[in-house]
Formats: sequence, C-alpha cells, structure tokens
Amino acid sequence: MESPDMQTLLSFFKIMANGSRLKLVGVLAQRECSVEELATLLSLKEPTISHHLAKLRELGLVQMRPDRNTHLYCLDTDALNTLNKAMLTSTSIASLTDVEPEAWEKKVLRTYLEDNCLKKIPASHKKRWIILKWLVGQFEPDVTYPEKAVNEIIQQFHPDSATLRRELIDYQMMQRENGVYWRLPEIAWKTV
Amino acid sequence: MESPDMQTLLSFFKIMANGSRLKLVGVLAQRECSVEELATLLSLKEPTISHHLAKLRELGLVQMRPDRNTHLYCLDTDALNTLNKAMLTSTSIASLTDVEPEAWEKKVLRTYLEDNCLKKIPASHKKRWIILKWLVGQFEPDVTYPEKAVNEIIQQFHPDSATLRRELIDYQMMQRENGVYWRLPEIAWKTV
DNA sequence: TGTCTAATTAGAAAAGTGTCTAATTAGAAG
DNA sequence: CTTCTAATTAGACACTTTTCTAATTAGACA
Repeated sequence: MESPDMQTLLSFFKIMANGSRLKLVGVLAQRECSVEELATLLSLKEPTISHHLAKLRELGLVQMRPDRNTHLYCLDTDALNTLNKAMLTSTSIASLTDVEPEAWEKKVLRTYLEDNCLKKIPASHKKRWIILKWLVGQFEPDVTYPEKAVNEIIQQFHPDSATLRRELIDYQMMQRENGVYWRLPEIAWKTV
Repeated sequence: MESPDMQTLLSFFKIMANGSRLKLVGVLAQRECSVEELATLLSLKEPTISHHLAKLRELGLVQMRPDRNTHLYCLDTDALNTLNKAMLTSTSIASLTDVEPEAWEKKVLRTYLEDNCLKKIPASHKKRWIILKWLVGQFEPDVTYPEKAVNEIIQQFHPDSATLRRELIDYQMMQRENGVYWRLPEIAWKTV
C-alpha cells in the first residue's frame, strides 16, 4: 500500500487544523453550497471563505462547479477518505521520520573526544555507555588481554585506566577471569 | 461507536500540524528517548522539545517515565490509534457541524422583507427561490384562487403582482388552469 | 550537605495565520 | 453593450505559534 510522504501528511494536518475549515468540510459533506451561503452559515465574510476554500482545494478536498451566477462547492469524499485512511498508523508514521538515528551517539562522541583522546569521563549513565561502547571497540574480539595490556590500550585515550577498566566490566562489555580480559559480544552488554 | 467531538478533533489536528512534533512522534514510535537526545536528533534546543512534548502530552499521545537522571518519553501507540480511528470518516465529520442549517434562508428573508413587505425582488436565482417559497406559503393548500384573488394577496407584499405571479408558475410552486390558480406540493417545485 | 546534570519554565523576538475591508475580475441578465 | 452580482485577489492588522536564551527546579551522586 502506498503511504503518504511526510510533506503530504503535514499539509493535511495544517489544512484541517482550523475550526472554520473543519466546519466547512462538515457543511460541504452534507450538501453543495455557494460561497455566500457558506459565509452566512459560518458568520464569516466571503473573502475569508474563499481563502479557506482555496486551501481545501490545494489538497483536492473540495471541488467547485459554476452554476448560473454562483460557484457551488462540494466535498470530494473520496479524496478525504483516501487521505484519512492512508494516514497515520503508528507504523507508517515511524517510516516517515528521516532523522539520522545515530546523530545522538555521534554528538556525544564529538563532545567527549578530541584528537582521538577522551577529554573527560561522562557523568551520566547514557553518555558513559556510549563512550564505553566506543572504547571497547578498541579491543579485538576473541582475543585475551592481560591486565597490563588493557591498561596500556586505555591509557592511549585517558589516564584513568583503572576506572575505565572497571566500568567496562560493570557494563559487561568485557569479562575478566584468571587475570586476563576479553571482549564480550554486544548481546551481552548491559542495556543502556 | 463513540465519535470524537469537534473540539477533540480540532485539538488533535492542531497538535499534529507541525513538522517538529510529527518528527517527534515518528522517533518516539520507534524507541524511548530523553529530551536531550530528541533535541540532538531534531537539531533543536531542549526547551523547544520540552514545549512540543508538553503539547503531545496534553492529548495523551506520549508518556514520560523518569529514569536515573533523565526523563524518557515514548509514544502511546494505543492513544494514537484510538484518535486516528475515531477520526474523520466523512460521515462523522458531517455530524460534527453544528451550524444552523437554515441560517442562510433566514438571512435572505431578513434582507428582503421589512415590516412584512417585500422590499425588492431578488435578482439571483437562489434568493428569488427563497422569497417565492415564502410567498407561496401565503396561499392555502388545496384551495383554488381566481387570478384577481392571487393578485390581491401578492399585492399585500409587493406591487408587481404580475411578475411574482408568473414566477410562482415558472418555479412550479403554483399551477394555473381555466383561469384559476392553486398551490402545488413542495415535491413538485423546481429545484433551486 | 553541596555540586552537577537534565528538564522545565519564563519571557521575548520572529514568523505564520485568520480575518477583515477595499479593489478587481468574471460572468449573467437586462 | 451596460449593469449588476458573486467571487476572488490584494493588502493590512491582530493574534497565535515556534523558537530561542536565560533563569529556575528536581533529582542523582559524591
């Protein structure tokens, strides 16, 4: 099924997000009306009605046909139903969003790393998790490192290797046994 | 089925009629996020995100739970689906509109009648139809009137009884045969 | 307890929107 | 052809909304 793009959906909401236009749609769902008649029904001036009708027409929601000396407007029920149906299921909404999903992690890394060195250990849990994720990436998988090697690698980036080493264990990104350390698969890490 | 009232529907549209909020919904449909994270993803400042989230919360579309030192927001998918479904079928829209359906006719009558007299015969088709509808109401149903009587009745309201009499026939609100006139049932009238 | 961090609130500037009046256009009817 | 009517367009004004910065609050952690 074809799902509407972000822009169409947004236009639809913007057009409908107005009491007067909503009333217009309501009246026109029931019968054809001239601009003058609509103006009377809604207690607004003709130009205001024209303006709203033009917006509704942008989306193809109403149609106009000339009749004698008036313009008769009516609702295009099919167009309304199409827009309405195609509209938001939570799944289709999700697919609309084209934000860079890793923007957040990148920003945290940019904030805390400079010249490939860790400026500071983040205080907050989530940020620390991201930094540790990056740090554990400095170790090869399926390789065991004696503690000394671990410290040396960490110290390339930050002097406090003791804290960071302990945190890697804490977050279950690495494991220690018999004095040697190794990387754990991502599936084992503590969730953020 | 319960259908939403005009006000709820309008609020819903207003809340959704904004690109930033639409993106927020999109992101939160996929996963929980903190305010700071959302700000990064959308390239906006935290207060702006807070502001939008507050609006989404008004409608119950998102929920918040505190976690460590952050607030995690997520989409209430059920609420979204409920609002979405309950929303506009063209029939439910029609039922929302509480405009006085006869406001138009009343206004035309008010415009052309004064002290129970017809100030002027409307030029336009639709308005003339409304005036004639009122005029024909001055005759009893199932009664035949000779032409002289018809003229006298019409002249109570307007001097040009000839034109108005002819129009009543034209619009098929009255019929004439063998020099007498009578009202036709509304079903027979020419449609406006 | 005090410090730090994330979130919220307050308030202001800028952009957008709804409605009006006045002017113009298009078309019907004499 | 001219006149009249309904609709539209143009332009102005008020109100609302979005976003920002600065200030405040609430809560975690040392």
